[in-house]
Formats: sequence, structure tokens, C-alpha cells
Amino acid sequence: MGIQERKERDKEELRRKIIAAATELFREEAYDAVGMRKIADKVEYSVGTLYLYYKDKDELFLAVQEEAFRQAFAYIQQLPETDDPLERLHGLGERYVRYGMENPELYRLMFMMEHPMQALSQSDDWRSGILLHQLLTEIVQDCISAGRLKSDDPHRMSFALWSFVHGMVSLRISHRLDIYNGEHLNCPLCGEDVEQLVIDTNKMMMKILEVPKQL
Amino acid sequence: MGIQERKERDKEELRRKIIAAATELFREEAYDAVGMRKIADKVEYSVGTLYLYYKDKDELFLAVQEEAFRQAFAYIQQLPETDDPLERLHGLGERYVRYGMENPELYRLMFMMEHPMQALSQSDDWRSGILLHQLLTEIVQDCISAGRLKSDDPHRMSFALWSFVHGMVSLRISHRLDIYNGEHLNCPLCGEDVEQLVIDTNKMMMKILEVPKQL
DNA sequence: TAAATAAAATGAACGCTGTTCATTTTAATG
DNA sequence: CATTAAAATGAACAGCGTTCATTTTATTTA
Repeated sequence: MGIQERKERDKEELRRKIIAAATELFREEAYDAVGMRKIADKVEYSVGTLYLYYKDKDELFLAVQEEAFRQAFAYIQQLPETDDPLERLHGLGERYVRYGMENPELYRLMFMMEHPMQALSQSDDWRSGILLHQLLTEIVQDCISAGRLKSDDPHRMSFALWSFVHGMVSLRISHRLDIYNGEHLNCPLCGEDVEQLVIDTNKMMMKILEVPKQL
Repeated sequence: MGIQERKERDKEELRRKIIAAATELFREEAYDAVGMRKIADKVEYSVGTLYLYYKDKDELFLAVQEEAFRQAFAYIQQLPETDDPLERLHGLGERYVRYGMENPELYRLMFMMEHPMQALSQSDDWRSGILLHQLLTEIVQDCISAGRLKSDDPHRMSFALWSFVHGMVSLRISHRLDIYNGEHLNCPLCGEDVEQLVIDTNKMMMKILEVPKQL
């Protein structure tokens, strides 16, 4: 009587394969460039089959988004042990921007695209995204408790810091920081590599928000 | 012999009309939802005609982007007279986020979409965007000169502040702040209206970065 | 004014997209 | 082996951006 079970396992596995293939394609190509036929080719099934497993492209990419969140969370939460929570906060920001800039298309999917959001609303995808946000809030909380951060509102500060790093990453990804390359602007930042600029500016912000250690 | 001139004026006017129509459509509909046929309908010409005036959709929307930048700059640079440059900086940020949140699709075009950027590179569209950036840098410069801002690097600070407000606006526009609505997170921010949250958080950041006035 | 020429505008057609569904293939059951 | 259920298929459809032979409009010449 294990046939039903095996069939369901098979179905679940194909679902996984589809998402894995789509995620892989998505890592290097933009949303519009990754068509349903291309995904179907990669998993070696026909186009129509995809629609037996996912209602439409939106739903499929919502699942890819969830997968991307898992991967991002796994990468970002690896933080070195430290006594100083502010150092952890700095590390968190740095890993965040690095991950975003190294996986621009996945980052787009997670944080910039309008498409797959409308569907979610109150679904419990986004779980890893929420976890990431909670991790941030906890560390900010720790920093404030330790008297190392110029803030008395951990939640609002978390939102502010998220916005800050997301702002840098998304401007980078959308090539808006290219203005620092040409001769449009002439300012001291123009020489620097833009990815280094993002990392350095995160560091600067941390320094400004820091409450110096008591001696 | 004014016929040539009149013809060129006519051509220029139709170009203007096309951009005006496209901009209007774009104010309320997303990039993908605004097709060439829809724009053609609005200006009461056929689809093919659009291609006599703009090489392709990218080029057309690059012109819309330029128009959007003009409008955004015109709105944002209206700042009240004040002695305190920090107040000006605060006002600039607030107008920036308000404009962005009130014109989400145009904001997307200006700062979030990948599409029309590749074409530009070193073209001199983006002029109004550059102006906006220069305005920001000037005000930040003034704040530092007046000893009102915790920074010694006006250019990097400008980039940081731009990233911060852009981060908030773009997260809002992409509906990523909806996590503050549901029961995903349970934090004090959740009650607040998200647009007010953005405005208030900008204010908070200004307070933190402020060097108190000397008595 | 009429004919000839140049310029501008047209919209059907092409290859692409996401999506559907009648058909075929495969697997499980009697 | 025959029957039935389940799964996979891919041609077909409507929409997209884009092209280009054709038609319409405007200008110049006879």
C-alpha cells in the first residue's frame, strides 16, 4: 500500500527539482529572461507539466523566492563569535550587502520585484525572510542593551538599518551607482570600486552610530 | 522656406506628446502593463509611428525616465527657507520619500528598474538626477560646515543618506514593508501606517545624526 | 491646377511570451 | 491481459515588442 506514498514523494521531488532548476537559472538571468520553456527544458519535462505543479509563473517564483530566502539566511547568519554586539551588527550588515551584490538576480526577486509579493500577503512563505529580520532586531537589541548603539528604539533602528543596507545594495544592483563612475559627478568617491564603496559606507555608518566603549 | 522648420517643430512636438502620454500612463501602471499599443492609442497614432520617433521601448522609456527626473527634481528641490541647514536636509529627505511613495511607478523607473539603465551609460540623460544628487551633497556640505552633522565626509554621507531614504521608499514600493502589517512580526511598529513609518524613521535618523546646536 | 515626388503614417504579420487543454503516454488495478 | 486512472505532452491562443510593404498625406515641379 506504499504506492500512494511513493507517488507523493515523487511529486514532491519534482516540485523540488523544478524550484532548484528555476533558482539556478535565476541566479544568473533576470526574471523576464527566464521563461517557463527554459525551466521546463532544464528539468527535462514539457512546459505543460510545470503547470501541474505550479498554478502560474508567479506561484513558481514565489517558491523560488522562499528558496532564495533560505539560502540568503543560511549565508548571512554565519557570524563570528564576539563579545561586542556592535561588531556582530557590523558583520551582519556586511554579509547582507555582500550576499546581495554577489547574487543580484536572487536579491531582486527577494526584495525588489513587485510580482511575487501580491500573491503572498498572509501566506507563510517569507519565513526565512522574517527570521532574518528577527536576527537583525535581536542584535540591535543587544547593542542597545550593551550601550553600544545610539538608539533607544530597537525596532525602528532595525528598520532604518535594513533600509540603509538595502538601499545601497539595490542601487548597486540597478546600476544606479554607475553615476560614480563616469564624469557626471566629480567627487572623491568616483575612484573607488562601487562594491567596496558600499562595504566602506556600511562601516562608516556603524562608526557614526557607535557609542564608544566605556573605559 | 519655413516649412522645414515647422516640420521639425511638429516632429519635436509629437515626441513631446508621446513622452507626456507615456509618463501619464506610467504614473499609474507598471512597466509591463504599459504596452506600445496603449501609448499609441493615447496619442492617437498607430503603433508603427512610435517607432519613427523612438528606436524601441527602452529608448522611449529612457525619455520618460528623464521626464520623471525633471518632475521629481522640481518637486523635491522646493525647500522652505531656513537658517539651519540640517532642517533643509531633513526637508529634502522628507520630500524625497513623499515623492517616491506618491509616484511609485515613476520612482521604479527612475531608481529601481534595470531596463533603461544599460542604454544610458554615458549619455547625458540623468541630468536632473545628477542635479538632485548635487543638491543633496551641497546641503550635507553646509550641515558639516555649520557643525550640525556627525560626519567629516560629505560625499560618503550623501551616498549613505541617499541609500537610506531610497531603501525605505523602495521597500515600501515593493510592498516589503507589508511584513509590518500582518502578524508575521509582532513589534511596536506594526500598528503604524507604513508611509508614516518611513517619514518618522527619516526624522529619527536625522535626530541621531544631528550635532546639537551650540548655546 | 494637375502631375510627380517626397515624407509620414499605417496595421497586418512575425517571433516571442505565459497559459490552456484535447490528446497521448505511462502506471496501477481488476 | 484488459481496464481504468494518472501523468505528461505540445500544438494552439492571446498578448507582447517590433518590422516593413503599403497607403495616405504633404510638398514640389510642370
